[in-house]
Amino acid sequence: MGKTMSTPEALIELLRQSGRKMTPQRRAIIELLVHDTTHPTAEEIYQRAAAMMPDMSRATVYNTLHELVALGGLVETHEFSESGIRYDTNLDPHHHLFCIHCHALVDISHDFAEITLPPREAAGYQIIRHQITFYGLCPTCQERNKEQASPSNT
Amino acid sequence: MGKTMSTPEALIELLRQSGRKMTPQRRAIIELLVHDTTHPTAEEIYQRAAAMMPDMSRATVYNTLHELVALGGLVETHEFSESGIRYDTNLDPHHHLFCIHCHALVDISHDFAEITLPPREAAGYQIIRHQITFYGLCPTCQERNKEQASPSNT
DNA sequence: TTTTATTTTATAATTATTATAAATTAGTAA
DNA sequence: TTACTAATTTATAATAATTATAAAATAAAA
Repeated sequence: MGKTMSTPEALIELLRQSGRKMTPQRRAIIELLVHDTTHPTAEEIYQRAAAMMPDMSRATVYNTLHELVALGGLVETHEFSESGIRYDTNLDPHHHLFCIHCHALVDISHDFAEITLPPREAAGYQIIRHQITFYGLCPTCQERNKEQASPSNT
Repeated sequence: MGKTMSTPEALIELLRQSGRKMTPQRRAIIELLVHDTTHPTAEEIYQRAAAMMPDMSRATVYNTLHELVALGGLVETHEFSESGIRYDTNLDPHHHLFCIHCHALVDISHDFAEITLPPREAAGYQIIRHQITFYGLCPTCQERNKEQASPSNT
């Protein structure tokens, strides 16, 4: 029920325990990841990291992200409406709110009533978890829609 | 509540009404889309179309899919766990069941109890719809998991 | 039919991601 | 501290998915 955000320490510990070395690059990527709630893409993480460490390379960003995801549990990926693969360090079971216009993505930690898939619908699948995505317009995009009133635009 | 699958006729009509021409290529892509419940990717649609019309080009498949999606309502896209962009002609509001191992995707038309996002969680968003995704293992992948018992595999 | 704008095709360009191999470095132990 | 070694990083090339371009083909209307 409480917020269980990944801390930099937890992620660093995860890497250590799997016998990996700690590097300034990995530390920077982890810091960025944990403090960014916008669910950035790999490219966005690379841009922000490169701004601070000029010779950071894309390969390092991709490698580190893959390792963190593969090590399990602490970082996961999401992908909505062709907005690219996005990284998330929110460990709480949580849901999403996605702006169909600007692709902003917000975490929803609200605890909804239990949802169970009736066995006859489950097609023999073993269900592990579920996730609700709300689609809508963020405040900014609602404004923009009002301004260009005519609904018959391309 | 009833099943509202897109028919080829509805999609053809949609193109006609927007002033587009009907071509054998478009007709073939539409037929494939409507009769395929596996939520194929653009590449899969291209492969199947090319098997019947040898000089079908990828550009035509991409163009046609984009048009159908842009014309609204009748075709939509989904994307889960880096399995690529997948096309869907199921018009019913519906949910999904996704195999985390083989990426099979099944539609769930079950009507769940109403889910509403409390305003204080909605961050000013205007909610348009929501979609539940169940993650699990399909029957085939459950079997495969049992066989290779040891859980410490790469 | 003829006409014309749309569509298709083939191809090139772009973008995102992955692979490779040489240079660098973290962690360990002398 | 210094030296050692395997892991990591970097730069670059390769691959895959998608988009752009422009010439050739064609559907729909006259």
